Amino acid sequence: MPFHALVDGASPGVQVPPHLTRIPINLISTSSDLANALVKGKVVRKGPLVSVAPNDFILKAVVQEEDSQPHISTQIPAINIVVFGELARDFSQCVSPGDVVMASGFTVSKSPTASKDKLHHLNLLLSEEDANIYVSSLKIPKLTKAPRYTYTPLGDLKAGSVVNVYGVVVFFKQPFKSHGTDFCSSLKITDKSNHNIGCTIFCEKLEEHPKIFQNGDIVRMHRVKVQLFNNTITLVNTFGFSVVTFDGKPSGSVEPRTSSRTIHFDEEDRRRVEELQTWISSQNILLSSTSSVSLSAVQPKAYFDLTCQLLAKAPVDSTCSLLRVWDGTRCPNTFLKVDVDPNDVEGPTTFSREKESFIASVLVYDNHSEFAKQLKPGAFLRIYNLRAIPVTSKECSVTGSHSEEVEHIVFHLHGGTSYGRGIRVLPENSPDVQMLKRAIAFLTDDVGNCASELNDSELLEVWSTPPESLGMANICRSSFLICRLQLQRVTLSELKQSRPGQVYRVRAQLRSYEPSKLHQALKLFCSKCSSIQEIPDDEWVASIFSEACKNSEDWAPQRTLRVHLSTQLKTEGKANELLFITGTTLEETCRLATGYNNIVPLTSSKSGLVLMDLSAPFLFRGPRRFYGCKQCSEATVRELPSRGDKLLDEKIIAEALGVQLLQFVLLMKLQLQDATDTLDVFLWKHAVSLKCSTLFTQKSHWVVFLEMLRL
DNA sequence: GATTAGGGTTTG
Repeated sequence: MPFHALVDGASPGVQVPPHLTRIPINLISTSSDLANALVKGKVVRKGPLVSVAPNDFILKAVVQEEDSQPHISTQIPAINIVVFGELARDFSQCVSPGDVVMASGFTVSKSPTASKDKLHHLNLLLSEEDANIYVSSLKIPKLTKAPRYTYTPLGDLKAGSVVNVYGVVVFFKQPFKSHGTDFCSSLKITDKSNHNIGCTIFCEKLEEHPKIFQNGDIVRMHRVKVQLFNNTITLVNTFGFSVVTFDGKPSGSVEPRTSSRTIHFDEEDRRRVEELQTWISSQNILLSSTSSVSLSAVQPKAYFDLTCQLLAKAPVDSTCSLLRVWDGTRCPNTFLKVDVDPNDVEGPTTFSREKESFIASVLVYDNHSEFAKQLKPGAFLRIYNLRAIPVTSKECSVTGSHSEEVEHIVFHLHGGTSYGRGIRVLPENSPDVQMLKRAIAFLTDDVGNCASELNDSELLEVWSTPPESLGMANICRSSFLICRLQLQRVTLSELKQSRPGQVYRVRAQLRSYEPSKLHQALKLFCSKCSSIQEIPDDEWVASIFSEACKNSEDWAPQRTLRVHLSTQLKTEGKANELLFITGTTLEETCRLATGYNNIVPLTSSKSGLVLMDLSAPFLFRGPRRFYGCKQCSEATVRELPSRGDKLLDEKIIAEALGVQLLQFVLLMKLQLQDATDTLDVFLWKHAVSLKCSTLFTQKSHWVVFLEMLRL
């Protein structure tokens, strides 16, 4: 267990091993002996837990030497730490800013952010295999001494009691100012008992309110009073109230959303949250609100929730503000141009034409216009219960000869809080923001790199980077282009839901690929039995050659190299075109192959000359080697048929020898992503020749444009 | 240890 919680600096059964020696942060260097080094410091910054794969995480934090004497500079030594794997998850759950941690078993790497953050020029890397983290946490004593909470199922609530509950949000309003002293949150929750219970939360401070981002979120409340109102059970917060929320979608990690530093959260809580997540996914739960859609899917007149980034904002009048937002997708409708005073605009006043085509105009009214005053451009928002309003206006034609009706669209967020109308700033680490950032990064890559909007014909140009430049000859490009233009382009999410057997186009970003070295992608493929095998390495082939020599019938006290010529070729005066040799090593065969066109290594047996084990190449030509399929070949050494003037190639030789020739194919695994999903893709065989040219000619943020068959 | 609100049939 690489993660240890120490209470008051020590814990029963857990001790910082005595052989560890503390190293001051400013003395950490690449030449330090880190094997027994212990770093101690206060966590001054803790980044979000980033999930890189199921049960694999990365977390960054900054640790500052707490008790160091200020030396030459007044700067207190601090260093970035990067924690990997489940250790990162444990760290995320148990360590809060302000906690003192000790770490051992780390390695160091150059900090790419040193010039920016002015911290140590190295990062500490802590992997779960080697590193240990010890934390003396302020909250752990509380956590261990805290009473066990009991939670009342929503079907068992009795008026007058004070209870703790877990529930799944089916309706919510953002906190709004009440007529009293507090903000008020209104929500409705449900659980397995299928009761829908209304809850009213009054808190003076916004941060004490439940952080609900969408229906389906899970909420845990401590100390709520059960009341009857209109003969209906409701819950209201009471003294000592606390609330914490969780994403309702299982993501591998359970991250409590709270601003409280002293939250009780243990394995039992994790189990409850996961159980509810499973329940939600099995329920098609009645999430009675508007649905979350991207700009590209907005329907005129419809109500919807929008997750977006704020680019600019401006007041329109005393009750209305304009928000310019985007989400990385393009709305099919053109947005109404809302006139505002450029001096009142916060953020850019204009955008390039391409960028503008991705930006939506949102008019927010009354209380939302007030709320918008505190928003900063760059913030990630979810706007609830927006309405897409079509606006018909008359515009003069280009020639000015007549005016024509043009339909635009503008989004309205009506005043009030009915239907949960409101705006919420989403934290950077929320999965939806991560997704949004990906979509926007993908877009800006296009818009930024290509100077003009990247249309299909330009993409095709990228796509059809001459394969000749990669040494790939004779590939007919035009046929590819024609087919592709007729294919339907879909998102990865749509592709995953589509019917098998269809061919689609997708455009996505390459997230990763395997193998990392192209030559490792090269495999041998048998078109007869469809088997794929690795290309044997030289050591293995050399051992086949030496075995063949030893077992050879004419193995005398010493090895004898013999050359056998084809009688047929001799009569044609082309004896040197094909040499059969016995008694050579791999190295000698390779050397001979540089001087002769075709070399076939043989070994002699009782029945005469035979081909070597087909694990080794059966034919050498210059630097190239050809292999046969062990299963499908019936190899015998035979005379070549007469060919006239036809050039001797590997196919003719293989056929003559009864060898099923193996083809070289590339096999690669790609992980693609777009704004909607990720997808593992296997590229192989002929498809590779073109597609790889695209992959390897785009230096960064590769855009992959594939046709693929949904299998 | 009071008060607030108690979803909702949706202006611009």
